[in-house]
Amino acid sequence: MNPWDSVKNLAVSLLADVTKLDVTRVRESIEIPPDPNLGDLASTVSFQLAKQLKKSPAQIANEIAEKINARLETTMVFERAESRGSYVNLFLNRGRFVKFAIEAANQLGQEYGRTAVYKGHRALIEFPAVNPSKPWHIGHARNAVIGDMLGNVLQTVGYKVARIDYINNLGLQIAQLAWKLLQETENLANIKYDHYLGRLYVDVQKAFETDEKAENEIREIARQLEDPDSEASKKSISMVTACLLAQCQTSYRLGIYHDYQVWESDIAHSGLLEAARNMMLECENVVKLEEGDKAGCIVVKLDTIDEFKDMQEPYKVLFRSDGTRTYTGADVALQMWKFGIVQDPFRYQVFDKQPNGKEVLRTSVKGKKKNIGKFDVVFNVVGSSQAQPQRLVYTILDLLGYKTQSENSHHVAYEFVGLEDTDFSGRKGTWIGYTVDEILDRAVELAHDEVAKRNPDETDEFKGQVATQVGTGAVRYMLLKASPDRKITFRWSEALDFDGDAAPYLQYSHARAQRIIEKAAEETQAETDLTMLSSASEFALAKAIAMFPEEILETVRSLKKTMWGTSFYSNKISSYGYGLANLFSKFYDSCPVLKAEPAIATARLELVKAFRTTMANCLRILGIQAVERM
RNA sequence: GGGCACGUAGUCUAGCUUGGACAAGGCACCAGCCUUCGGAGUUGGAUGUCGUCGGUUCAAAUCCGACCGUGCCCGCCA
Repeated sequence: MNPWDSVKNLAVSLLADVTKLDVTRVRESIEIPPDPNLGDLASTVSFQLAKQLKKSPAQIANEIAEKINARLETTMVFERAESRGSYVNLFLNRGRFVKFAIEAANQLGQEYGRTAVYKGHRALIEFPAVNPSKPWHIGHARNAVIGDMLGNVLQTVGYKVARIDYINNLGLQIAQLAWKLLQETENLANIKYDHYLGRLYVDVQKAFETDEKAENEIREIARQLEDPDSEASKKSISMVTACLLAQCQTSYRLGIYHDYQVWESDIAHSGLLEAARNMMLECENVVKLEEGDKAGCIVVKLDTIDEFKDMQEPYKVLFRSDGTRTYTGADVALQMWKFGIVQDPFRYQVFDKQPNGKEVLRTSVKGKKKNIGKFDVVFNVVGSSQAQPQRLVYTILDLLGYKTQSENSHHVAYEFVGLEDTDFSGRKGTWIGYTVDEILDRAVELAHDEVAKRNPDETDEFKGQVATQVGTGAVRYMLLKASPDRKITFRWSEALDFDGDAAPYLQYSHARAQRIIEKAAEETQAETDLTMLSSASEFALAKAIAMFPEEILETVRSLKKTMWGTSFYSNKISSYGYGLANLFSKFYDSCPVLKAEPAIATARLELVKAFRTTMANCLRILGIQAVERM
C-alpha cells in the first residue's frame, strides 16, 4: 500500500491520456510544486511538447489543463487542473485525499510503510568491524548506525537481512596488547574493559615506537597469534572476548544487534583461505611471482584494469612470500564466502544473548556446522578512505569470473567523525573523552534533567527509562541526519542540543499525539466523515503521511553504485521524520482535537492516530525509540 | 604524478542521483503566542557573489570542462 504512488499514477494516466505521450515520459515530468498554493502535483510536459507542436509551452499547458478538467469526475481524488506559466498543476480534493491517506495508515498500523518490492532477496551488511582492542568512539558509532539503519530500510522493502560484524583479532594492535598483558597483571579497578585496553594501547604504542626490543617481541607475538595453540593466542582470546563483550554493551545501548561475527582467526584456520587461494590461482591474472622484489608472493595483476593502471605498482599482493594473507587477500576470501562462492567452512557458536532476545553467533573452531546460505547483495559499511581497497576486492571477484557478485558488492562509504582541531587516533589517544559510552552518558544525563523537570511526580524508573530513550535517540539521530559523504565535526553543543532538528523533536510529537489518543479514549465516539478534514494544516499532514512508503522506496532506489562506492542517503529518512513532526506540530497548534465538536473531534482523532502510526514506524527505521510521555 | 569527495547566510546543514516556479531548514539573535489537547512547541523578522570562470539548455545550486581551496587514498604496513 503506497498512497502517494497511487495518486501519482492517477495523475500520470490523466496526463498521458490527454497528451498521448508515453507514460514513462509523463512520469518523469511530474514534480511537487515548491508552494502548495500552486498545486499538489505539477507536470512540465508542455516544455517537451512545445517544439513538436510549435506552440508556446504556456498555451499547451492551458490546453492540457482544460482537457483534464473535462475528464475529472466528482469522485476522484483530483479536483481540478490549472495552468500557470508553462506548468500544468493538479489539485487534490483535500477531504477525499485526507480520508484516503488516513485509512491507508490506520488499516495497516505497524505494517504501514512496508512494501514487498524486494521480497525474496537476501542482503548481508557488514559493520562496524571495530578492532577488539578499544572502546567505540563516536566515529565507530556513525558506521554502526548507518549499517543498522540500512538494514532496517532494506527489511522494510522486503529484504531478508543479515547483520554481520568482522572481528579482527589477529592484528598488530592485538599483539601489542597481548604482549603487555603477558608481562603484567591486569589492573582493572572499576574501568570498563574496552576503555582499559584502549588506554593501555596508548602506552604500549609509545614503547613500540621507541623501544626496539619491545617492537621485536611484539612482532614475535603477532606471529604466535597465527598459531591457535600458542600461549599468546590463548591470552589474546580471553582478552578479545572480554573486550568484545564490553563493546557489545555499547552497541546494545545504541540498539544495534548482529546476527553473526566473523573472526579473523577463523578465516585463517577454517580452510577458507586455502579454498579461496586455490580458486584465485585458477585465474590468469593471479600468479605466484618467481623473481623480483615480490618473489614468492601471490599477486593479482592489475595493469590491464583501467581504474588501477595508474597505481604505483600494478601487482597487488594477496599472499605474502611467507604464505600469510594480506588484508586484501583475506577480504577477497571473505567476500567469496559472503556470496557462497566457497562452501561455508565455519563452525558457529553462541557469543552472546542480546537484549533484543536474539543470539549472536560467532565463527569458531569448536561450534556446529551451519550453512548460512548465499546472499544476493553484500553491503560493506566502510570509511570512504577505503574506496580503493574495497573496489579492488570487487574487481578481483570480477576477474575470478564472478561478475554478478562483483556488481552486487557494495561499499557503503561514509566520512569520518573528527574534532575541530584533530582526528580520532587510537595511537595518540585523541578519542579519550569522546567514546560512545561517555557521549551517551552525557546525553542521557541531560535528558534526565529535562524529563525530571517536566515530570516531577514520576517514578525514578520512568525518568531513567525515558531519559535513556531520549538521550540515545538524540545521538543516533545526530549521526544519521548528516549525509554520509560529509565529514562530521563533533561538538558537544550540537550533540546535546535537543531543540529543533533533533530526535527529541520527533519523539515529542509522537508523545503529544499519544496523549491526545489516551485522553480521547475516555470519551464517546461519534459517527464521523473523514472528508471533513480539509484545512491547510490537516491536508499538509495527511500528504506527509501518504508519502511515507514512497520515501523509503526512494531511499532504496537511491542506493546507486558508482566506481568508488555506493551512495546511501541516511539523511533522507531523518529529514522526512523531521518534516512529518513539524507538520504535526503545526496541525496541533491550529486544530484542536478534544475541544472540537464531536464529529470533527472524531475525524481529527483518526488523523492523529495515522500520524502516530507513521511516526512510530519512521522512528523504528531510524532505530530511535518512540516515547509515549517525556 | 594519478584518483575520490567536499565547498550553499554569523554558524551547521538540506536540496545535486532524476535540471524546472521567488534556494529550504536547524542553531544563535530580535519581537509575539500559555483561563487553549504537553512551550523539547508555534508565529513573524533580519541575514545569500549556491568556491571562481566558461559551456550545454527554453530553464543550472543541480549536467559538462577548467581552475582555486580543504580532506582522503594510491605498501609483502595495518
